[in-house]
Amino acid sequence: MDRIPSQMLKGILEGAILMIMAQGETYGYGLHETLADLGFGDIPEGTIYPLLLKLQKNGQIVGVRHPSATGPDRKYYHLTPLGEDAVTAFQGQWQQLAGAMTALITHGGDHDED
Amino acid sequence: MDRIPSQMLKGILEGAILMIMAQGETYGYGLHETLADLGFGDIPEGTIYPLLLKLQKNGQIVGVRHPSATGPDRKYYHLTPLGEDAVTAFQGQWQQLAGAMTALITHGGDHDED
DNA sequence: TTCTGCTACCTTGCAATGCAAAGTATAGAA
DNA sequence: TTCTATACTTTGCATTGCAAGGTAGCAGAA
Repeated sequence: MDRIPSQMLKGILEGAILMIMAQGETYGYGLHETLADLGFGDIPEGTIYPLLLKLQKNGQIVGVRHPSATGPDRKYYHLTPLGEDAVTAFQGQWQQLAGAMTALITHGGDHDED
Repeated sequence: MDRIPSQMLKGILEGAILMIMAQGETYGYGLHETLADLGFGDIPEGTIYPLLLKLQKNGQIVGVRHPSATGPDRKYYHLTPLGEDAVTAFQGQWQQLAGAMTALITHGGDHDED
């Protein structure tokens, strides 16, 4: 599967990760797989971890280390109320963007000429 | 209408503008209005003009000045074959992104854990 | 004429963010 | 041991939206 261009993911990945967390606690390395399953492509760790640190610093998520049965400890993150607000805001913004794009795509064929 | 966050527009505006041009020749100042009509919000000129110069430099669009009946000259741009290829590529990328987001939104709470 | 406002284009420099690259560490298999 | 997969972290760069400021043409009002 082709990767979505990085410039196109800017500002969207952050919201996508918050939405994934809204559906259940997760950890950095696991996000990599979840994002790929959803169709976002192979998002590198150099993208995911700094983003998680930023979200935590912003008070939108909280992380706790837990041991894993199969390897090193995992740092599980879950949303704070602030993070839940961010999810709501992001969903609205996404819908506005998707709506504008739909208008642009749909409109193809029936534009007026002067 | 709220503005879509600038980070969320990165890489999308460029494609959107190419798509608008695929539907008919246009000029910088007019794009401002077209984008607003489509729902992209109030995209400032400091965004639009540098982007047009970049697209022209990349050989994806070509611009020609024409006098306007109501004010200063306008610089009308139209797609080159390279620009048409870019539109096709962008549409595929957008559909992948939109598909991934739809999967994320639809899928509410049913991803697997290990 | 001069002033005001709309149209129309251009440039500089900054802020945000995805990511390549490199490093560290744990656990199990070869 | 060595290798592989898992798991987290950091540094520095490239890209791009945009605020801010500038230039200029045209029309109507004063």
